[in-house]
Amino acid sequence: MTAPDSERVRSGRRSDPTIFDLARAASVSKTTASRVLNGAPNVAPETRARVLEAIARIDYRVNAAARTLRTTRSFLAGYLVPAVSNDVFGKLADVLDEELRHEGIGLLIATSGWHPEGEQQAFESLRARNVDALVLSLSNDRDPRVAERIRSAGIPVVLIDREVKGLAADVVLSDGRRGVKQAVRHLADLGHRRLGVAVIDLLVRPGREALAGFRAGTEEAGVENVGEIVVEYERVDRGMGHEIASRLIANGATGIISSVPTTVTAGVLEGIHKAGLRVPRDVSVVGFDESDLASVISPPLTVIARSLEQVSRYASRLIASRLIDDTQPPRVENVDMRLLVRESTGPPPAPQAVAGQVT
Amino acid sequence: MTAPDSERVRSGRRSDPTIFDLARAASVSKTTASRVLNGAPNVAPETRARVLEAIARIDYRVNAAARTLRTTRSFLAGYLVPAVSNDVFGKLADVLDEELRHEGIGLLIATSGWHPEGEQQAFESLRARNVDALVLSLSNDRDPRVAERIRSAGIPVVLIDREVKGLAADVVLSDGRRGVKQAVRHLADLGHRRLGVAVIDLLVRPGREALAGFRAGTEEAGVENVGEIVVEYERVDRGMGHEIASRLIANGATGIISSVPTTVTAGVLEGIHKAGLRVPRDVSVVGFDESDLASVISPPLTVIARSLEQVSRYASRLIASRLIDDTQPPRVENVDMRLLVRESTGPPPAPQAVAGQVT
DNA sequence: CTGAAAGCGCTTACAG
DNA sequence: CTGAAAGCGCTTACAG
Repeated sequence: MTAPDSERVRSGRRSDPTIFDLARAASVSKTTASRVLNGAPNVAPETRARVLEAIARIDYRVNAAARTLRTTRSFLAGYLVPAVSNDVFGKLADVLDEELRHEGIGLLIATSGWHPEGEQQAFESLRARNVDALVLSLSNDRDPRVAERIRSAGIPVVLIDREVKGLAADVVLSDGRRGVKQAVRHLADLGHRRLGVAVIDLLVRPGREALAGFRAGTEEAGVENVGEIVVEYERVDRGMGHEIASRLIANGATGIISSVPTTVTAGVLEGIHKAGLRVPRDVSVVGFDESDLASVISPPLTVIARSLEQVSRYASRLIASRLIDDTQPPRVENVDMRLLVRESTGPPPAPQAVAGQVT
Repeated sequence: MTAPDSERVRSGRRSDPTIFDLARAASVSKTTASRVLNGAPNVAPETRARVLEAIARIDYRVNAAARTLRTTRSFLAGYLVPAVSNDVFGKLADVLDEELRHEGIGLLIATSGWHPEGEQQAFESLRARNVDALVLSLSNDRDPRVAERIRSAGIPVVLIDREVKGLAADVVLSDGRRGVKQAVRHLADLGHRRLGVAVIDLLVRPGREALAGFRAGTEEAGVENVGEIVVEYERVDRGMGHEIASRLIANGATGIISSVPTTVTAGVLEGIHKAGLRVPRDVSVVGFDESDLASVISPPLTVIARSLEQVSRYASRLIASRLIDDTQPPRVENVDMRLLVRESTGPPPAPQAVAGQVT
């Protein structure tokens, strides 16, 4: 009738039991309590049982900060990513979090907002938190300072679809080059003779690979490359898609490989409609990466797809194994990309009067 | 020519400078060094300058674990969320992360995968990491154990669109009830007389609010409520959307308010098309929450929208202020929701022969 | 199989 | 304005 409830309620934190309380509750030393906590083998079964019982009874849980201070391990991995509100990165983050939690590792996410300064800040903030390892979806893998920064952090790193010169790190690579080549062949097989491409910023590997794939593919298939548009990060939005559509259509493209985030590809589709054309009747479009968006757009997008679960699973395994032994040589895991044909691709509209070819 | 490069490279971690090194480098005591680090006022300007210079020179950064152990503050906030690969939660996470970083607070994300067990695990993992505060997007706010669990954590909590009985916590609420009522009125004004609704799981506030809004709205507008479908979390996918469409259409609905994640609403649209009907010619559809998806679906969705930035900003401010003073009474921040009319709503198809009304 | 003791890198009264 | 010392909660040789 006197003491306010909030007093008791809030007191929880102030008096969290320590390992000293646990030791006393189980009538053992802190050393033994610690051994049970860490699953050390050299503890008598009955002793162990007594400690376990005490843990449950007093609701003990180890203080992460103290453990980290002693062991220099935080059991935290960092994920540096441009933004989590993105088809691909959001999915990767979810799976990473789930996989790592199974290993007892928490995931600390830091977003860069696609900006170099944001990226540096995010990197520093992760580092300041003593993360044991880092998963990086960098927005620029050509910056020489990045390699230096990562190296100086002195912790294991896994790169996702990035290659940083002079850095020997584990990496998970998606074969976008092959995917794009496959897309070119698909369009060529349908009869297209004039193709255009949009790729993401060449500051990251997927942009470079897509471009290489497109060039190799068009050459192999004997098809005309009527335009390559590079989408810088700052320009990732639907408006950019409109621009891609109008420029490539103006060049006479009947097929567009839109190897950019789905938001942009959605804009490409809009742009095509705005120009009074229809997909795939007048122009065929291939998107990049599977997502809710891709399957819901009208018409459903033909995409170059991969298993994002696979990417995350590889990344978390690389991290887990490196946390155990950081002396192994760097490893590369490859994830396949292949064409998923839906309804946004079809035969070109008509024999191409535009091109001067007679065949 | 002898020492392998990796030796020097990796050594970074082993020898991170401590505050002792810093003190020596600046010729001051650890106490003074610490004062400068924490911006304490009682330090002579020249002394401070010397320490600052030393920090830069030896590349010193505080050890978060040691600081946390001493202060019992981790400068980490936890965000418990079903999944980050979700239009709404992904966006919230991005903004939260950005806002909190400005306050020097890191964001530790833990995903529940919509499952009760996942949620409990995620909660425990966050707690084990000594987060200073928690932002919660619970997948069930009716579970009485949740209140107890949160209380026993003994740290400030901000609920996003949830109300937990018996828990006095800060909360950010979106006025979905008003949004749905507005949508009903919009459809009624267009001439619709038979409306159906789909709402998210009633275990969370948005589901309950949407349902209440729909009932109140149809009653006020004198419009017939031809069906209410509750979408459980496990069923959030496009297939569920098909089911919603067919059931509501079977009931003669000419307007559907789809107050569920956009993925499901996309399925509703598909389902309508499958039934050989068109939007909005035969059936009008209102979605919930703005996203890339919503604006890209064909036809562009009329949605009940809010500013997710606003939601996150409120949440981070509540947290920041409570970290300074946790004795203030719980606060409620309200975020408006209003109808954004696009192309998925229009007049109903024809005078409704189905209903026995003559008017 | 068990325990006493040192020490991880900080911050914070306390004394001057 | 400055510093010596204690202690946060753990883990880990070391000794028995």
